[in-house]
This record gives sequence, C-alpha cells and structure tokens, in this order.
Amino acid sequence: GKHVNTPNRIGQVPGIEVGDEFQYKAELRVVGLHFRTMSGIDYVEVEGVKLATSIVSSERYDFDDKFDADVVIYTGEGGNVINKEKKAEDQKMIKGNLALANSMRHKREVRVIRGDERWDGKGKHYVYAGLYLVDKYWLEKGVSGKSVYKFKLCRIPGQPPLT
Amino acid sequence: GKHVNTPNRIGQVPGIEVGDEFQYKAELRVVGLHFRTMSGIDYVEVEGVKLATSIVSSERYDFDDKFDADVVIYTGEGGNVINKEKKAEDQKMIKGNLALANSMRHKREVRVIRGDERWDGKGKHYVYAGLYLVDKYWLEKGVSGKSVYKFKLCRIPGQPPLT
DNA sequence: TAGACGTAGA
DNA sequence: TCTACGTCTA
Repeated sequence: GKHVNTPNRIGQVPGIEVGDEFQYKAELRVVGLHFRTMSGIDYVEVEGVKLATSIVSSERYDFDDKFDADVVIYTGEGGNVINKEKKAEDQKMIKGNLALANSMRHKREVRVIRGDERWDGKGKHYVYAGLYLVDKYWLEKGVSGKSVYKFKLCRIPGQPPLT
Repeated sequence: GKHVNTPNRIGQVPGIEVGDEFQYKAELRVVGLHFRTMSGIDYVEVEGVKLATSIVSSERYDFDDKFDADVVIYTGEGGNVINKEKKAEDQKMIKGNLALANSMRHKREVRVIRGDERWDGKGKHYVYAGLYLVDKYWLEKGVSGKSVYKFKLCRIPGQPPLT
C-alpha cells in the first residue's frame, strides 16, 4: 500500500501521457494529476497567488461542461447545486475559480482531465486530455437562476491528439 | 491505472498478510479485502443467504468499537447516526447486520480490518487484523437512545500476532 | 467544522 | 434514487 507523494505543481506530470485512463478519482491523486478528492479544480498558492494546476470535468449534476476538439468550456465551482438540501447560490470568485482566473492572467498551463461514464455504467472513468490555457471567463445564469462562472480553456498545440 | 478485480469471497485473500497496512479504503477494494466504498460491513449472497466477508472498523462518529487482544466488539450498521440532518433510528436486522448474524450461524470466517487515525492526522489508515468468527450479538441502546447491534468477534487461533 | 464535479450497491 | 463506519482542504 504505497502511494507516490508527488508534490503538487503546475504543468506536465512525468510519466503521464495524453490519453492515459484512470478508473477512480483517487487514482488521479496517486499519479499526481489531481490532488483534491472531491473538488473539480485543484490549485497551488505561489507567493500568495492561487494558480490552477488541474481541473476534472464530470458529467453529473448541472455541470454543463462542453468538450470540443481543442476547447473546453468548464463550469466554475461553488453554489451548492450538488447538495439538494441546500439552496443554490451565486458562485464567487474565490478558491478554485480565483485560481483559474489567475492562471489566465499569468498564462499558466492547466492540466485537463475528462470524466466520462464508465463502460459498466457504474461511476465514471477519467482520461488525461493534456495541457490547456485559460482563454477567457465570464459569468452567466445557471439552471438554478444563480450566477455561474464559465471558463474557456484552449488546448496547447503540439500535444498528441485525443483519439 | 489497472485494478485487480478479485471476485468477492469469504476467507483469506491471497497475498494479503496480517498486519498489512493501507492508506485509503479504496485500497482495500483494489487488493480484494473489502469491496464497499463506504459501508463498514461487506457481504456476499450465497444461495439466497447473505454472509459477511469483511468488516472495517472506524473510530469516527459513535461507532464505539472495542479492540482487545483477540476480541472485537463491532457496532452494526444503519440508524443514520452519521448524517446529522437525519434523525437516529433503531438499527434493523437487514443487509450487513443480517450477514454478520448469518456468518455466526454458519460459522463462516470474517476478515477484520482496523481503521485508525493516520500519523499525519489527515484521515485514517487501515490494518488487516486477520480472520475472525462471530461469537454472539445483541441489541443495546446507543448514545442516541436508539437500538444498536453489537457483534462480538473472536480471532481464529494460529494466525500471526498483531504487533 | 463544514464544504467539495466521490463511489458502489440495494 | 438513496444510503453507506469516505477523504481532503480551507
């Protein structure tokens, strides 16, 4: 029962290639791709500035992420749309959302992991899609009527294609 | 990202020895010790009879399990003491509780995994304690005032000692 | 202490 | 759909 304790950092992870697949979010942690168990946006704080390291897309709930050839529209975090016992709220420019905004400003790479339904219909599986840059973000009204952040990320050219 | 898909079954797991440690409950699944992500009691159904395969002890909540040299007093499942938004209820002789009762009747071995607080204070770690037999069980009033099952399990002699 | 894009099985 | 002895960070 040994775990690889790779320090969390921005950019490529040694030994991980585009298209690598994983069955559980816990595996993403073990290999160093994404360290937060349940959050979709992972980040580090460098000299007081939060910078995103990775995002994990999921197809559950109202997270209406869009995957195009080289573009991802990623929904920000917060607002408690998940827990049905709590009322939805406007998302705030804090934590992971702030980190993604900072990554845009500072032009830092973000690892993108795509979560899909698993073949057996139980849970999901995760595919490493490569490095992206945040191109822009905006605020829009979500299904609940509350404000939701949307982040447009563009895939950095020169990476192996996603089959 | 490969997982060992050992079929769930009763008794010893090849390659696993008393004292083996694991950092996450997800690892217990990978190695074949315990397949349920969040439940403490795992079981199979053989010819219509539920039989326990393994239990995982945890020190959280009100699960007042007792670990002695060769005896475990294990608290049954159910009653929703965990989710604070729901009221506590009497535990029922169903699912995992029923499986443990059946394992007593049929004298089937049960794997015991002990969960402890981790050295870094974050989460727990898990130690395989070996094979046990259910010796008896009873119903008592828990902290909430509701009925809680208690199972007494005795360690089968001849196994390596727990350090 | 509570929040967060978790998981599998009944 | 809901439950279940989850797990980490802020």
